[in-house]
Amino acid sequence: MRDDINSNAGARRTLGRPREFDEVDILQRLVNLFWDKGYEATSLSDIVTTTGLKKGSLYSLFGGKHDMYMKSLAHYNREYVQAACKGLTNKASGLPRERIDVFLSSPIKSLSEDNDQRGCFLCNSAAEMAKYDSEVRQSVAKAHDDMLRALKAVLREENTLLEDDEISKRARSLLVTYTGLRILARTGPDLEILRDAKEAALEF
Amino acid sequence: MRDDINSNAGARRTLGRPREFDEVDILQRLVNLFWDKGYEATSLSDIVTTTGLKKGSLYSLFGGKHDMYMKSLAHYNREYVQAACKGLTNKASGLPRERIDVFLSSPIKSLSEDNDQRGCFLCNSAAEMAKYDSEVRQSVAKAHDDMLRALKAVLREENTLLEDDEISKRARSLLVTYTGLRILARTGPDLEILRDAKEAALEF
DNA sequence: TGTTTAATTGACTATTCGGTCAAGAATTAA
DNA sequence: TTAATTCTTGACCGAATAGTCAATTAAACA
Repeated sequence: MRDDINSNAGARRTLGRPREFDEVDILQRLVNLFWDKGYEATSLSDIVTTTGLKKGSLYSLFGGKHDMYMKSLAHYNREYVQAACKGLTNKASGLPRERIDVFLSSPIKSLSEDNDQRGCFLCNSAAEMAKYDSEVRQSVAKAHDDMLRALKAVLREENTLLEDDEISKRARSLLVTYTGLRILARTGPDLEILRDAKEAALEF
Repeated sequence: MRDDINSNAGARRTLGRPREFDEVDILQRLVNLFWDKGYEATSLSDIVTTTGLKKGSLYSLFGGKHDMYMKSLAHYNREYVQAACKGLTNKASGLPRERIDVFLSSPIKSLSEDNDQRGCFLCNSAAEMAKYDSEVRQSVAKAHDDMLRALKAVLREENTLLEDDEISKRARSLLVTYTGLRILARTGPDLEILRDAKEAALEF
């Protein structure tokens, strides 16, 4: 397995035949696949089809299906989860309360605007894999930590008088609500259910 | 041979060789399997092992793996979801607020007292199956309807002055929180996260 | 006593699964 | 040019998958 997936793709720096694909593009396709269908329901032949790579290339790149999944999850956390955290903590994005609203609205927005019923790869991974896969469990726990940290920061920014315990409690509550919204999104629910739940979660 | 639950209590009611198993017992074992591991990760050989039945018996009884899953989900909804709904609406179980507390505490109780990290079969099914399986989607929607109805009833009982819209909003919010708690339970989280989220959800 | 109906069983099947590997192709370095 | 290195490809593998079926067994019925 190679370890230079994120290496600079500028001038040739390596010996041998050059790759005919962009590693990040392949990783993004893997993310989309696992995000959509989960681990077990995604077969190697699905992966071969949607990446356009042959098994040999895939295995020399990643090592195996499970490695493909773990690297996809890591990529998702790097790209999507970190973006959500930055959206929460970036003061240029609006008032604290508005940023929390955007955060909780993202599950609804994906569903209503993009007709995207995939939910959240992290939440799906928690549901399908975390119980029996300690690597996934660790990755999920780390992402949850990051999200809680961002949520605490924005909640603190909104109210400097609250006790730490209260800040922490509200952050945890928002994480649970976010997860519930993302999971329910996969059932193609009445959008009003999600909108109401979001509104209620913002009443604190 | 196994103990035969069918063999007592007077004359037989059906022709032919009698079953050597209790259908409800088999169904319960299937529920426990799918609840724990989900649909895709549960193999027929898993099912053969934990039910003690051979494939022929299973297929003549259920029709196929997917039918086994659907009947398990229906059984879960009948037994567990209905019990939760009754716990919410049964006035003998305590004050309305207490019953809602019990409802939201059940994910935490399972985890802390029984070390049960399975979450909720309904929630797991929503996460894994609902997006691409319309039968599952329908079954999940029906169960959610039942839960929302029960939640609205107990919320109305608690506060007869609220508008219907507000009642509905709070019910939906509680369903989302419940789902989030049950999914996070599968990650083996810090229990305090779930306890805090539950407490926050009860502050209305 | 058949006969009839239903349950059990294990052998069987075709397909798909994740995974491996050797040979060829494309590049750089000497 | 040649050698070294890396990437690509398709054939191949054993194991596991869901599912089928006919022979056998066990009961009720006439």
